[in-house]
Amino acid sequence: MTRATTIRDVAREAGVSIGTVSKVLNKTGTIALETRKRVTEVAERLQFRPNSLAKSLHSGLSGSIGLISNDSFGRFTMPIMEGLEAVLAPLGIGVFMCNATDDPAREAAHVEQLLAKQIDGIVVTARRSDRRPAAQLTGLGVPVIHVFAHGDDDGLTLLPDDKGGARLAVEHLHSLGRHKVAHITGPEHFEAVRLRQAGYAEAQGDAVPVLHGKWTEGWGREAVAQLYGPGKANPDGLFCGNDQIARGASDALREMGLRVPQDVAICGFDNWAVMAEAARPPLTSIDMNLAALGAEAGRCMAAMITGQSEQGLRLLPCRLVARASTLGME
Amino acid sequence: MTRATTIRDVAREAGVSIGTVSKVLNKTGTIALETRKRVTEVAERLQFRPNSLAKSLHSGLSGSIGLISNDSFGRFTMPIMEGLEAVLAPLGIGVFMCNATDDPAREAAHVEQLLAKQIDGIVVTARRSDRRPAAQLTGLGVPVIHVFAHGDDDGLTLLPDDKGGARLAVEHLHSLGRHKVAHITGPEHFEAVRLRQAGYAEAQGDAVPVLHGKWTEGWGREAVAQLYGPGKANPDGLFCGNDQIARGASDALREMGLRVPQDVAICGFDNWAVMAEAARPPLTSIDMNLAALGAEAGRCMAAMITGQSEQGLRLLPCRLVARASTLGME
DNA sequence: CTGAAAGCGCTTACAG
DNA sequence: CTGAAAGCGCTTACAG
Repeated sequence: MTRATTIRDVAREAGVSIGTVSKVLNKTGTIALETRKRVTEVAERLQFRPNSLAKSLHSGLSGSIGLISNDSFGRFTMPIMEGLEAVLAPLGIGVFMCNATDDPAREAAHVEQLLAKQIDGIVVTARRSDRRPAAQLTGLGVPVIHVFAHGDDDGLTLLPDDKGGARLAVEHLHSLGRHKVAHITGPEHFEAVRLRQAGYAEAQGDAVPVLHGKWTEGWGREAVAQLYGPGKANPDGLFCGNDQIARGASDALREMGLRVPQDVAICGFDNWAVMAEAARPPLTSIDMNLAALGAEAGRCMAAMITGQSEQGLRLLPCRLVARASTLGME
Repeated sequence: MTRATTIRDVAREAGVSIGTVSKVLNKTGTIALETRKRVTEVAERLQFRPNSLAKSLHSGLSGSIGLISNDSFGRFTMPIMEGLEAVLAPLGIGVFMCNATDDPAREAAHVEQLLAKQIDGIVVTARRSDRRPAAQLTGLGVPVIHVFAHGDDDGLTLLPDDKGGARLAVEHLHSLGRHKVAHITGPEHFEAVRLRQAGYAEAQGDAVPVLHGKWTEGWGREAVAQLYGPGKANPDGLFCGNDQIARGASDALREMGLRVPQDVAICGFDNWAVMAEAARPPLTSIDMNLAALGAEAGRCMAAMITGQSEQGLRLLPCRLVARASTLGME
């Protein structure tokens, strides 16, 4: 493991000062064409890779940010991370991954470490069930963006438009002639549940039941048992709070002899591909566009690093992905 | 956003030289108790956070590594990342996340960027279907570890023991009195498929069929249609190449009127909780211990950074997680 | 026990 | 057009 080539090596080899090498490589100042050529050639030949740490000492920017996840890099953090990284990598900005798991002490330790590493900003992600932010991330001296999680009021928060997504689902069902649409969803203490329910209510009205339970297939099956049968509500459409519930509901309906979507059309939420596509029939679902959310976070972060100030709450639209559970083609 | 406190500020405020502050904070050299106290107090009061970038310029270590994922931070990378981070964070080592998506050009760009950021090592993760490594990661001057993916021969490679895991599954089924165990698995061009099949064959022999197909529930259902019925193999046990296949198989059996596990006991692979637990009945499955794999990668990386040399291929054991699809209690 | 100085690898006014 | 020098925020022999 030999010492890496430094700007000194290049300067010596090219017979110029390190200042000149710096100017050539950064295309600053005025340099004779001949010198420029020679230095460039030498730098290339020596495989010179400028030490970005040394650069940071001047610029005050490290070219890296921290991403603090609260769901152990779970299913929701993944696409956000992907979108974030896709935008930031081409800009030369690295992303430190930190897992806080909703533990304030761990989060604080991570923040300390990130600040010591001179990160230029922090993105916090993964939804908690209630609105209270896990830790005070204010006055850190670096921009903070919350994605898929509520932040402090003076930072920037990026959220999917849960309510709008729910409206999308119900309107889709309505457009297919299903007007008695029930809502089977998760625990009420989730803000997302309340928002989706609100969107549902806006489009559907309050006449049809809303059933709260767990986020599981089992709950989906159970809820169907409560909704269908002689003398029961027997809705012709179901809007489910997530794809697992939707899948459970779909299975239970099939086993009761009801056809999806002919007898009951179903729309889920999350568009969790592996779940939605494996269901029989494949599930129509609402996609929160989390990768787009992450990408937007990346763009905002880049802007904030260069001094632009952004704050407040921004809602990004959801998107309906239609499959056989509403359309019927399989 | 005021300028961060530097070692100069602390020195001035405490009335000592910056060298003395450095010694106090790093507990090096000999310092008068009184001075030590005063400096410590001032540093605390001023919330002095040493710039780790400046430190790195001396130590030659940046305290950060890169993690290059090839599955867009997918389901397999997550637990590896979690284990890796859990070991490295307490050591003050940050992890840069990079998504290469099996694109050599993207991977090369990431490597360039990581080297510029002076990372102390690289972990490459996520399995490709065949053995060929995606890019030459050799002679970079920093330690490289491949996890859940084959690496070059001169680096360190950490893999789950697929073959041993398969043996575990078949032996478990045998111990429950199922001696006619079939194997339904994924595409043969996956090395993992070949290894699991080899483990299966060792324990089961070659008398019972092996069916190759997709990694999907649909394939699991299809395979069951091929295996069960009058004049067919009708095995009393199934070892499936992943949990989705196992789930599909289980559904198909139930719909044929066969009981799981009374008539057919089923063991999956991956122990993908959300899939295994939602199946009816919940699936017994083989867990590759990916978080442990990631943690081991973290420990090895820490050792390699301090100069220890590790290389070769290391296999980590899988673990059987028994659920109702073999045990029958629900 | 403490400080001045050189140095880590760069950038950037400032002379010439 | 180019170089010498100061400086980014630290550490570490070396004097005293």
